[in-house]
Amino acid sequence: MSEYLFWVDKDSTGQQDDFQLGDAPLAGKHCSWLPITWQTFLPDAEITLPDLGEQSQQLEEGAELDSSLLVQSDDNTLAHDHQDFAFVAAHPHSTQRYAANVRERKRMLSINSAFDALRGRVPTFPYEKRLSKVDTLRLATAYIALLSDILATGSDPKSYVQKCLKNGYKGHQDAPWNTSGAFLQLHTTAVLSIID
DNA sequence: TAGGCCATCTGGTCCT
DNA sequence: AGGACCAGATGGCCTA
Repeated sequence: MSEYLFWVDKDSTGQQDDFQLGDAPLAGKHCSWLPITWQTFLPDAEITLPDLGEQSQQLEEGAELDSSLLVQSDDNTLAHDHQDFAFVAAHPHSTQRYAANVRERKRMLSINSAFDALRGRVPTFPYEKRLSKVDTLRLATAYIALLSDILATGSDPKSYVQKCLKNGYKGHQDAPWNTSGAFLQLHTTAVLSIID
C-alpha cells in the first residue's frame, strides 16, 4: 500500500485554516445577557479563547471571574470598567452562564478535534476541499462498510475496489457505501489510490 | 446574493 | 447542585 492521502488541515501558507483560537471576540456575538453587562459598558472589550482557556482553568478551580479576561483598547478606561465588571460579578446568573459558555466552547473544541482526527482517517485526495462534518461522518461510515466487506469476503482490496468502481458496489451489509453518487464515487477512487 | 458551513450563546434535560 | 449533553437561534465567512 502506498501512503495514505489524508487531508492536511493547513492552507497553502501553512496556517491552520480551521477555527482560530484567537479569532472569537465576544463583542458583537449574539448574547442575551452580555448586552447589559460587558457589551453595554465595555463595547471595546474583547475576550479571546486563549484567555478563555485560562479562565476556564480558573473556573474549574473554583475561582471567581477575573478582570484579566478583558483586553482593553484604552487603558484610562480601566478604572471605570473595573467598576462595571463588579456589576457583572455581582450577578451570579451571569457568572454561571459565562462559565457554562466556557465549558460548552471547550466541549465543542474537543468534538472538533475528534472530527479532525476522523478526517485524517478517511480517504480523500490532497487537492480536495476540506470535508464538512456531516460529509466526514458519511464518508467514514461508508469507508468502514467497504473495509468490512473486503475483510468479510477475503477479496484482494485493490480488485475489490476496482470492481466497485466498474460494476457498482453490492455490499453484504446494505452499507451506505452503496449509496454511491459522485461523492462516494470520488472517494472510491481515493481508496484505490491508497491501495495502489 | 443565496446557500452551506460553522462557532457561539442559550435554555432545557439528564446524569453524577 | 453542578456539569455534560443537546438542539435551536443567530450571525459571520466563504463559495458558486
